[in-house]
Amino acid sequence: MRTTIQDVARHAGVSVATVDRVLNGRPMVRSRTVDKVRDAMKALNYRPDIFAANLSRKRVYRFLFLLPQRRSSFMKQLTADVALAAEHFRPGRIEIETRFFEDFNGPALAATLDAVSPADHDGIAVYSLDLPGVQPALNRCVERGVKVVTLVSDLPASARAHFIGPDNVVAGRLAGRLIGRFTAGRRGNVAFIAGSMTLRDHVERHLGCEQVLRAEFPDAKLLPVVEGYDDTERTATVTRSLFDRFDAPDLMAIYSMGAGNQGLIRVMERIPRGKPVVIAHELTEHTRRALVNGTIDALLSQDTKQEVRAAVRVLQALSDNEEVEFNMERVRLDLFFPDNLP
Amino acid sequence: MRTTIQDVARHAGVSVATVDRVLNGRPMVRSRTVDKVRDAMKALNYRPDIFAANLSRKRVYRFLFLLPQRRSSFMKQLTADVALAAEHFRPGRIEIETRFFEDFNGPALAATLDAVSPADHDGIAVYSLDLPGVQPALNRCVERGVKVVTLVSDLPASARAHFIGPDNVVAGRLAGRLIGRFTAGRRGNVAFIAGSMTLRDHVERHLGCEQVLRAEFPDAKLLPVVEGYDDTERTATVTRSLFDRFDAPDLMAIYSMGAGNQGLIRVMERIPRGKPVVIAHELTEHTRRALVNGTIDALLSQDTKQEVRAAVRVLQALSDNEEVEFNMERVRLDLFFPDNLP
DNA sequence: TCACTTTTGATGTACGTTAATCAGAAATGA
DNA sequence: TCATTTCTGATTAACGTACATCAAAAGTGA
Repeated sequence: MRTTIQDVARHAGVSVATVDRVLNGRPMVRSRTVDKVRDAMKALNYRPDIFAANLSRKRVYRFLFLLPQRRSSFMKQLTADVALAAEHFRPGRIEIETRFFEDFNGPALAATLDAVSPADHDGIAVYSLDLPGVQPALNRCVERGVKVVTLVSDLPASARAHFIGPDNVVAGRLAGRLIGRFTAGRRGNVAFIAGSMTLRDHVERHLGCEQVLRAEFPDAKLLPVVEGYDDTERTATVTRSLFDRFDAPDLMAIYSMGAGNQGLIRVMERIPRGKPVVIAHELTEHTRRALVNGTIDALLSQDTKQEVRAAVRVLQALSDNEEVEFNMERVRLDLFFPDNLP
Repeated sequence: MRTTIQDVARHAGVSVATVDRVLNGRPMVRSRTVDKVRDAMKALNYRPDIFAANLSRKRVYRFLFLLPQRRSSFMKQLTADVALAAEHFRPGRIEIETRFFEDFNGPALAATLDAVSPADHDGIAVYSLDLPGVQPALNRCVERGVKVVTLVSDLPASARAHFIGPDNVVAGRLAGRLIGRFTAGRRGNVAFIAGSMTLRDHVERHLGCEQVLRAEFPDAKLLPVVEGYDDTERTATVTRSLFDRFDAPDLMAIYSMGAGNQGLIRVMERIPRGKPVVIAHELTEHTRRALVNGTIDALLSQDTKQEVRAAVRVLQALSDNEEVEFNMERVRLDLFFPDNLP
């Protein structure tokens, strides 16, 4: 038999109503009485029964995921994983809705954020763009009482409660280390392809990679970042122009920090030989194939399933004003070689 | 308002008891009635409320973790994580106990297994040794009706329901790939240090590493495995004897497949220069320091916290004869460089 | 002392499911 | 046909907490 509120009440010499008041921090209890109850709870090692509590509370959590309308494999995967998580959490009385906004469009995202009402949603997880107008709209959300976490791409200066995503500076540093070791300290150019420098995650990856290469592999010459807008065609175009400007042996490494890798891979597969070291992000059907056939040398990847679940759990904890086990919810960064693909 | 069994009962024209019987697969219901109820559930999109169900069931899960008395940092970490998980799962009515057995002693483990009674425990998670007598004892456990999963080290031919741990062949392959790339296809010796070849996980790592090196880096000469019994002193001894037999530049890589890395590190730090590439397992305070200062080049690590939780969730699902989302419960293998330490 | 506020107690209902018990219907055998 | 057994369905009391209500007690100030 587990100890219940009844037992605590008896032990403390008060009524269950009072124990309930103390337990849920309701007012109208003398501090002496509070102490008595607290002591009794400790003495009996009382733990509230979450099943009974949840049943009685009949609370429903309504969360909203805001994602860009982007057609990259990664975005498709993320969308699918949100749907999966919705299924997974439904029995726990968590309702998850997804809404899309026009990509790379600050006002569109701001308008979407402004349309979120605490009457309909307890919290939102937003893939945020670092564009004018977004941050104020996000802060207004928080002021209205909606819990906000940023997902995948952060807006650190905003009022969002937390960022759910990998540490992208670390990811970049890791890429830098791999480029350095795989090129064995040779002299040559390193190219950077981002989706867009309005995406905080890509900016941070670039920063981390530069850090390591500058400090530990001084013979690597770092080229300016080019943008492919996470789009296959545009990424193919910028990749082609890289190979137009540099001979293959001179271009010793490429760090692809965003999506659109299908374009990169397509161009790379036509390079006859002297292929540069390529580090890219996110495991998708295309990058997987490229990793196996040697076009890509290593893949950094976030586990989007885990990421989405972490976002939900954090939003739930925020909605209850509870503490979160952030260590458990930290999003991990997987490093894939051909040998450890899942 | 969510739909309840009351609604289903009304819709199907039966009583709640009948709905409950159908829901829980109890006998004594005419198949025509079963269909009626199933149809009603589908029509109303009924989902049982897990909180109400658990409250009513008042089921308690009692699980037992069987771990070897071994003093490696990894084992300490694992033990601590089991204690943490016990805390974490307690509100969910899951009671977790830990019991230790004398290490590298088959009869001792077999005796410990034989002492497990289904009256006291619903399931066990056991770090298993591949020694005579262990497998039959484990199978007897299963026959007695105790759910069994193997943890960290498997016994695949036994009757255990599942193995909770990383894919160690994959881990070994990854190590092989890193050794190959970091030594850039040079000619030289590769040494292997295992804890013991009675540990399935170490054997499998060795297998995977050999696979890759033999197939893709033919200039690597593979030395026979030496055993350090996951012990600091004995590992130090075998490491020293490696350096006695081979000159530093000739010994181009070491793959440490077990624990006892403190001994390896201590010896390595005295090597003046020409340090071989070192790949080791498990992130502990010692291996972390060695990775940062360059003694170790890469670290393969399993997330023991996740692993223990996965074991508990799988045991719970087994106890309920439920299906498990094994994809979610697969233990991941982290690859650490100095740049991405948590 | 009285009127008033603050604190506490007693009590009951609700939450949705489980499972025991009981009543009635159907099937069976003589 | 009746008595008996076997099925099937209905009713209802838990499970432990949340929360509302009302009454009573304690404390406060004048």
